[in-house]
Amino acid sequence: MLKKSVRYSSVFCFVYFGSYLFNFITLKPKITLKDIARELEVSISTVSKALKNSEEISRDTKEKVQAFARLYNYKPNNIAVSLKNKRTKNIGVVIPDIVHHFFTTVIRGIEKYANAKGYNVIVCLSEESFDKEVINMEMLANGSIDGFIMSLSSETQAKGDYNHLKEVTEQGIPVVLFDRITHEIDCDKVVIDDKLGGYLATKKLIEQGKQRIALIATDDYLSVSKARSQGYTKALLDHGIPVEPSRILKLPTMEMDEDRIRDFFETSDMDAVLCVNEIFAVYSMGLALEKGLKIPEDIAFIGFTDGLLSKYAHPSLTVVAQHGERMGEISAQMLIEKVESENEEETFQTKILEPTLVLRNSTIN
Amino acid sequence: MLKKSVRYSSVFCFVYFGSYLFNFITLKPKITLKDIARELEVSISTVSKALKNSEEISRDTKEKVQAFARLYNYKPNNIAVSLKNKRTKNIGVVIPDIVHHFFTTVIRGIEKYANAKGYNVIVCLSEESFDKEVINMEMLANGSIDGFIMSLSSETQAKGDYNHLKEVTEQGIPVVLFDRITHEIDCDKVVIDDKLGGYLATKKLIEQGKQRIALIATDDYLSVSKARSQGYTKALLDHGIPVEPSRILKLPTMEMDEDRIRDFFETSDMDAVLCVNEIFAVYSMGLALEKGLKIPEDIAFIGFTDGLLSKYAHPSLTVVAQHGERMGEISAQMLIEKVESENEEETFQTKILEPTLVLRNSTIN
DNA sequence: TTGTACGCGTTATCAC
DNA sequence: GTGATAACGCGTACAA
Repeated sequence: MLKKSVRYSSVFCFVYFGSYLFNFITLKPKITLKDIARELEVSISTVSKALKNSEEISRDTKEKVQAFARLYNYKPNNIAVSLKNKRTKNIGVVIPDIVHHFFTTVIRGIEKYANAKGYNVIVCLSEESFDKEVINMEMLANGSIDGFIMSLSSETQAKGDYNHLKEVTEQGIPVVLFDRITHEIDCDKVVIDDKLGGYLATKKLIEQGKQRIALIATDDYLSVSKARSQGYTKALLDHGIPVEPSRILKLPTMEMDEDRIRDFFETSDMDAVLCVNEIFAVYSMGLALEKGLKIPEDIAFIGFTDGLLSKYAHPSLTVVAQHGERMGEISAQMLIEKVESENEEETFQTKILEPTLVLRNSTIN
Repeated sequence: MLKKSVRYSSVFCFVYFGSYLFNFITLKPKITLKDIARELEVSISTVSKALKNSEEISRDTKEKVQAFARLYNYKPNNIAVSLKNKRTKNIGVVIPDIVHHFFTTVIRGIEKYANAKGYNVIVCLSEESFDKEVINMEMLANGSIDGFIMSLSSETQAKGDYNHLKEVTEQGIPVVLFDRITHEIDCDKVVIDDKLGGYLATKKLIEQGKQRIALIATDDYLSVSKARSQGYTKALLDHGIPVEPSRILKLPTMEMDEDRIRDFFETSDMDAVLCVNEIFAVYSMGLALEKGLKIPEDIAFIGFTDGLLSKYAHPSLTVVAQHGERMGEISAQMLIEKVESENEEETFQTKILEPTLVLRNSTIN
């Protein structure tokens, strides 16, 4: 798109400036070490050292070089530096979806921490597809990133095929899994205690006098949904309430299926509902309102994910907060630590965050 | 983190395989052209050509090389290729925020198109800060990306300082601005017709018999809010309704300010409200419901952004859809076209998308 | 048909 | 103090 064929005149700075300014159509190409060296009639290595304030270089040359560099706004080329250092300062983030509030907050957390450490974040969406997940990882694994932070696609979890992860870790690329994880891969992991979350929520409902508590979840291959369901079951049993299969709806994915939820409400009998995400919950509340039920007196609701929807829904929704941003920060921290650690000792940790119940108006206060 | 000091044995494939497999602790480092060349005792360029199926290379060598490469899963190093081609196949996306649904959908659109074209997306958040925007751009501009897609931070728009954009474009790096744009920079732009959006929404309310239509917007430095406000004003005037300043609330930013909105509702008299985003609108609906008003009979609502909130709120919210995903796709398309075009002719276009009114229950149907 | 040499931009080592 | 040289991994024009 541009070439840099103009010979710089080499008398004074403002003359250089001139030659650059009028370099064809005011195009100011990036300047390199070589350019500086040529203009100042010194060697490339001298320039390199001068810019690093090396003791080897005379005060005089250093000043000259640095002034010139500043004038032309010299910045080292990231790509060249990466090639040299074998460090890209990029983190690859592969997630199933970006429109879900939870993932969005995680990205924000990752971004925040990574940026502070001088890393960039490359985001790839698997869109719940195994193949896309694999392709994205392969693209990035060939030198583009120093490590991965990822949450598995539902298809991957359903399939149980983690070879792409295995390959990457075997190449020595650090990986941090969050939220939707697998125990079949040795790497750092960050999750919230989903089972506990399900337990706390269910317990809360029981304590409020609810006895016929329904559950809207997804099929068990989704690790998080499974854990939440287990918490639900445990809470019921702990309180001597039998688990009634007709009160449990398991949808194939986290995608909204209005018809099936509507059906479920027609046919099932309940005085409270626990949902594995906020969308199911808020939609369900709508159905309850349509039927003329009072929330939370006639029927109470709790969802997962403390998003905008929960906060601004009517009534506002009590939820199990997943602390996505914190999760992102921790993931980034764990990853960067691994990336920057020199030692080979492979010790992996799994960080489990405590879920928090955020009480709002869909439950009795 | 790993070294590749093992000398490969060079008898047969499965022997190579063996040496790799047991290379220290099952670490399989990435293989390079040089490695293949050494093992097969040919030159690097031969390997390079063979892998590209060059006609120059004998069928025999090609097969040998390709087999070996496949066996060890050779993939060219992205960084090296980037350095050579001066093309990174990365797109830098700089946006103010990622938790807003609109930006999220734009990213998805960008990702979709970019990925299909073999590009990765590096996401940076300015978090509405001018400084962060500048820093992020500088980080990426030093070779990390082929071009930028961005939406300006509110601080940048307030300041009116676009030198960081100017620098980048002057270096010949293509830029596409979307949504929050400035006309002071020559580059491609994608927006929706926000003025028209505001107009259509207001007109709709008027047609439904509303006369005291309020507006909740932000200060005018935010380009989109300003345009929406203009549409609102024009619609009122076109229908002979005077613009009543006491019915207009301008908040400093898009951030939620519950107190000020609540105040506004206490003191102002209205039978409909147009809001520049969905959060303001849904929150306002809550206030109206609290006051015992009926929606949409007593008071109707329209917001901007067709997100989850609008869809699942109660009542569901009529909105001006911004078609974020489409916007992202178009932005990516325009950018990639510029990146890949060889010609120097600098012609820039501004694509204006039509907003769409999505009718729901917060207005009369 | 294969190999040599050079360049992309940077850094580090070593020689002068 | 300064500079030449090699190296990171790849690609290609040019020799052989």
